[in-house]
Amino acid sequence: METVNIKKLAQLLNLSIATVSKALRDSYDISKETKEKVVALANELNYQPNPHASSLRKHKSKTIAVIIPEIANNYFTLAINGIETVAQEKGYHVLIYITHEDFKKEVSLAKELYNGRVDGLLISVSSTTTDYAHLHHLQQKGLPIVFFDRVCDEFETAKVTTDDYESSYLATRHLVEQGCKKIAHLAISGSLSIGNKRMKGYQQAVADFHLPASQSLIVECMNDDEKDRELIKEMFLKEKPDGVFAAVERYAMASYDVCRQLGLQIPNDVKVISFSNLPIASFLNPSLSTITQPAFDIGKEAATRLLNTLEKKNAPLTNESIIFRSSLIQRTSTSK
Amino acid sequence: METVNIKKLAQLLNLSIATVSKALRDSYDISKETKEKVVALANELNYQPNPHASSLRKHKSKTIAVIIPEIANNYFTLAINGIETVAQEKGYHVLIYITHEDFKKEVSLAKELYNGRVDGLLISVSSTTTDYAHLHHLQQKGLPIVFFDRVCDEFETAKVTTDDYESSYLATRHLVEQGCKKIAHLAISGSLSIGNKRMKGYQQAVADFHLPASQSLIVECMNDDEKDRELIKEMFLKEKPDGVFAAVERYAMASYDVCRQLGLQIPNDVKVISFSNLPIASFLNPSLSTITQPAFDIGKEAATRLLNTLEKKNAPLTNESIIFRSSLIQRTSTSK
DNA sequence: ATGAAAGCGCTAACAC
DNA sequence: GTGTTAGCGCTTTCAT
Repeated sequence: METVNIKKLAQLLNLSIATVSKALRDSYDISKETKEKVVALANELNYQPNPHASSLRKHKSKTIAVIIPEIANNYFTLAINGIETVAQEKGYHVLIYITHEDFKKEVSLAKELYNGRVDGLLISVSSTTTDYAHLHHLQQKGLPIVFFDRVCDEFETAKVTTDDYESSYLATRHLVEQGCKKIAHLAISGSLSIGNKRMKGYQQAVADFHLPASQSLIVECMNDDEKDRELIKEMFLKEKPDGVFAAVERYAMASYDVCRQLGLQIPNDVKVISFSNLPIASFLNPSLSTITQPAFDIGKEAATRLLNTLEKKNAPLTNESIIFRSSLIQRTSTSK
Repeated sequence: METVNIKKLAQLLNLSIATVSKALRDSYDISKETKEKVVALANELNYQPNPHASSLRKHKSKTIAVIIPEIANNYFTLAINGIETVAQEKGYHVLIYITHEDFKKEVSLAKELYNGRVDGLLISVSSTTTDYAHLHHLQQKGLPIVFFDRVCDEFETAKVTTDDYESSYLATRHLVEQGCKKIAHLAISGSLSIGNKRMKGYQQAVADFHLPASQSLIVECMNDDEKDRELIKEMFLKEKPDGVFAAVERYAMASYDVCRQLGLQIPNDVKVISFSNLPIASFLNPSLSTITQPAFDIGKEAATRLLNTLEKKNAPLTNESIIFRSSLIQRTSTSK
């Protein structure tokens, strides 16, 4: 693996290392001809600067980390797509880390970033995360962090989300409008920002429309398909709701499964609406009414915010919430 | 951002930099007590070694790159999951690059890896890639490459795939068994290994079962949903097939859409089977018969192969194909 | 058992 | 306009 580095270029061109370095970075005090010679040879030999050397020297890695709870999930997949698009455009590299909703993993992954491996972090926290010391520590060390989707308000930084409260309210109201009298909520961890907001939106609508507000209409789902189906089934049997609002796609699919098991017809016996970014929601049986988030744009926005502050030092991340609107798309699962 | 490095540890402990370094790496010629003191302080101060410094010094980055054509795709999503699992287990970091099926992007991304940024590469090539010079160049430079899914046979290395030919043959035969007399194939780029094999499997079955083998029963889809639907629609109108074998999930969904437009009933008017890793294929309307690949395991295997050779130098990647079996899952879309 | 010193490849003062 | 030099933080001979 004969490696071509600046030194070799300098030797071949009878120039100093410094001159070559400057020529490659298009510095003002190098003559045009020299620059051309250098660039020509660099191209010819397929020279690529060693990123570790320059990262070490400049304390910048042109790399960002993305920490997400899971990846087999349309939302995160789209968000990554947005993030990667921006990163590629601006010449950044992206490291992916998956916590699998495991707090301990999140902590140990964060530790790996204490040392300049990356210039910034995009994170959507795990559902089991309640203590944010690991992230505070990173921020204190000067690492810019942008939260997306599952944010944490106690951080002074940018947070990119959707209008979870409003959308949940609307989703619940939609079920009411379609004739539901008893609406259940399949909730995601209440310690999560989105879990909390989606719950609140649901509860407010329940209150406003004078629906039964029994605690047992609320199923706090876990991260285990089997168990979740069990819990949902129990709730169905006990409460016999005529409407279900699922906080995430997975729970909606679990409901479909449970309904099938119990011989319940959607939407006749029970109507279902869910947060979901499934591209083929319309091909489901029945097609699923969804609250769809602009996940790609969210990823793009979060990445753009982060990279902008990385590029110009004098634009530190301020404490702001960027809120995208989701859209409620009515399909058969909530038909009258 | 007061950074804690080896030098600082050494100062605080009244030891030399070298001793601290060795102590941290648990070297044999450091006394137990010294080691303990060093480790204790390192933990206390949350010391993390600077990865750029050690990468530069050791010519190893403990990082691998994953290049994939797209990410909004259940197959790749699962594969990444597998890759990430193995990487995390072995203390490797994973950089994600998406080519969006663009050859030029693939080339320029590959160039970024010429310089030691990563220790190895996992790749599934873009559908527009026909020239592999960029990858050969990397391999010549000594970078281990493992292919998965969309492989390239001309490389002397490990390739992890599924039994595409056999599965395609079986899928087509399945349609025949379900009564189809005229089967269309929605093909993915023939320059792709998988495109080629899936086509061959289809063609062999068509021949074996004496089905019409018109070229116009084969739709070579592009990478544009709109166009693909147009092409598929034309084919449907012209050929009126009673069976469709889709090489990838996206084309199956396009068929669902076209059938809906044309008022064709699946499976009565036309039966559909497809390669697909959609976790909720059974909730589609109608539920979709699929050839499902063990994508997670494929990712795991590819990563394991790569990391094994990275860990022990004397195990270079040999020219072998690791072939996983896919499973044909019959559902309503191919019912009699 | 510990330390001194060289150097990985690059950048950025600072000279000339 | 070009070259010299001193590190970035770490690993690794080689001395002691």
